[in-house]
Amino acid sequence: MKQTITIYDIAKEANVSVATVSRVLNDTAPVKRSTREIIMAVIEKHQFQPNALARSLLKKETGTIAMILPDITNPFFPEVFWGAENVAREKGYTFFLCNTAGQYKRESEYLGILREKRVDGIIFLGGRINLTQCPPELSQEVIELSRHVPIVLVNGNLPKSGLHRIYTDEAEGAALATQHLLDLGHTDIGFIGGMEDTSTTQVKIKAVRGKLKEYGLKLRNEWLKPGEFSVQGGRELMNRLLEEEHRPTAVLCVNDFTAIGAVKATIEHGLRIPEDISIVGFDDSPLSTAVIPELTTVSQNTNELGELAVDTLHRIINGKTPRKQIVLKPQLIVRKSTGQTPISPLQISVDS
Amino acid sequence: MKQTITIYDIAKEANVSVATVSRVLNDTAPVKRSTREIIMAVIEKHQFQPNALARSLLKKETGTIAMILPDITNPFFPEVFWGAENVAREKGYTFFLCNTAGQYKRESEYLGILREKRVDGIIFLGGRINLTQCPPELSQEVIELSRHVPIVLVNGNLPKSGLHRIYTDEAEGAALATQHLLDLGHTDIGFIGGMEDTSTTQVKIKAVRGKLKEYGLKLRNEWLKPGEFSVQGGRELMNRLLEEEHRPTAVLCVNDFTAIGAVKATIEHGLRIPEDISIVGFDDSPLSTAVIPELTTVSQNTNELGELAVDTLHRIINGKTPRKQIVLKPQLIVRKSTGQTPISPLQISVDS
DNA sequence: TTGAAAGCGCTAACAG
DNA sequence: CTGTTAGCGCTTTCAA
Repeated sequence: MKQTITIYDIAKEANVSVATVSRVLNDTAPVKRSTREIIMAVIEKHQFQPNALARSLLKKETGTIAMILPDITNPFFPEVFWGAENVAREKGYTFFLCNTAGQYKRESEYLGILREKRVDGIIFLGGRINLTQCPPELSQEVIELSRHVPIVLVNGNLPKSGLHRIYTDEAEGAALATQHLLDLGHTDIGFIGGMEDTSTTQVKIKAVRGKLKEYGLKLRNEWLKPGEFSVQGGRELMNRLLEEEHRPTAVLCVNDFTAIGAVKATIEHGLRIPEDISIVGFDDSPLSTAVIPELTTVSQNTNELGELAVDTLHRIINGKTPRKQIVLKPQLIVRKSTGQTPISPLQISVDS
Repeated sequence: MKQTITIYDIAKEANVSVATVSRVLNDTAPVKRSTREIIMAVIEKHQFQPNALARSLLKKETGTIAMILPDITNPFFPEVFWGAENVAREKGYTFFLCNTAGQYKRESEYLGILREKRVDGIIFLGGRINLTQCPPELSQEVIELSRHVPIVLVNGNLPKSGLHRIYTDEAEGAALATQHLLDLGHTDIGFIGGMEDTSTTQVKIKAVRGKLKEYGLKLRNEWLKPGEFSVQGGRELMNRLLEEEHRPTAVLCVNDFTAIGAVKATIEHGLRIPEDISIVGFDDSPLSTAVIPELTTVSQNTNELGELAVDTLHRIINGKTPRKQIVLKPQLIVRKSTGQTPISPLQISVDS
């Protein structure tokens, strides 16, 4: 690698002091036009790029923020990242991306590294902030760090942490979806997918229960099958659901991945969607229009989650006091995977 | 934010010099056990984390690498990132992720920023390195930068740049896929998707042509429809293809996105897959098993691309001389979207 | 084993 | 308008 040149080299060649070079570099004080031009020429000639490390060391800001997330391979996260990156770039930040594969140990490692690297802020998604019961040490670690660097939690929480949060009202989303099925005449409704110790799963289940209760219905135990968030998971869960003696006429899924798995299982069972069974996803990821039938799902405004997270971070960094919590309203997106109630299999068996 | 504490504070409190603190921090020289313990205690007490900026400034290495890519939302890239990140972490690097939305200007901006931030290496995917004709200024910019920081190109090239490259043999992949269709008895084969000025598209088209030629066949112009890389693009292209007077019995797609679009269009036309039309994707992204029917596709070993890229970078950084080019062999993954030739629509119309 | 001191490359008073 | 100089927080000789 070529030896890198410094502000001193430029100063010497332009016959000025480093201060003056710094001034033209940052446009931080008036410089005589002629000397400025000389300096610019020298800079241009050598393709000089100031060393951001040196500057950051002094300024105590790095123009760098980080996103910690569990699985960049899950399409939900790239969408959030996309939104975040767009506004970050506008504001002059570059992004560290920290993929934790859902391991808390990796989260901790990254937390340490990011602190050392003096990032200006951290956006945290998934993992420990999504647990219904986050172990105190894990929680404490984040809270402690937040005393040194601004942190915002996206779609998650750390009880009593007082950290800034941006999240979708998932309860409302689940309620919306349930209402939709109810409106279509469904009364036999199931729920599948999602790890059980995860708040995103529990919140949805609770909301579904609540909505059903309004109608004097309940979520039967055999029709409640948490598990994972993956396509394969959804498929297996749905298979098990379809092998129950009585089947629901509609099922809500914890996310689009699971819903797609459910669609596959349903079709493999020779059933039609939505004629025999209605299926609802969650997230409105790009996948939801990639399958046949296109998924009825709940939109999370994923990009916006990212945008708002960066925006909030930016405000904190600049000493403002943005809202502690921003909650986004989800939206029901009705597509082709839901329809009117068929004659309930339950009824059939009752009748016969 | 709490005031951050430095190595001086530690030194003072432990009654030693900063040099000694540095020594225990880096285990870079023997330190008497007792003093080490005192120092460790003070460090622990204050949760002290050394400032990586200061260290990097001195050491001329940041433990940071960057990945520049066009669209993190396209599932191919997260897969590469996943592989890359895994080995990067092992080797102690953290990742900047630079999403360029396919804009060359953003690529240039990032190139500048990364140089300023003194990343230890850069992995470049898509965008300008994927053009059949990369404008010299764009190419030059990368080559110039590569004199200051190691760069490896993944699935792309910059003619005469002599840069390190890791890539899949896409020609072979396309040939494999074509052979597969030929073996199933197809002779009427089309190709859709991919921007025309893009090497990934041209390479595949050329390979398909070559393979067909071996069999005395040719790729008809009406059946060659480049365009975009998206689901929607694939759908429109396929629609147009299906409205041709004569239809192919099989179509190759530039990637899985396009293939999924093609599947949708086909089904919307009331045709069955693979009974009426066979469809082949490319990439073997997670999507390919999410659709019905599951896609026959060409696997690119996406994770491995990322792993090898980091590995290569790491070697360069450490003064070794890794291979200039590593080419990965693609693999045909036969699933449900391809089957025996139907009675060719062409034949029908000829017969009748 | 330990400390003193000289930077790494840049910015920001403070003088002039 | 411009130059001098003192750091930012750390590592690394060189001496002791």
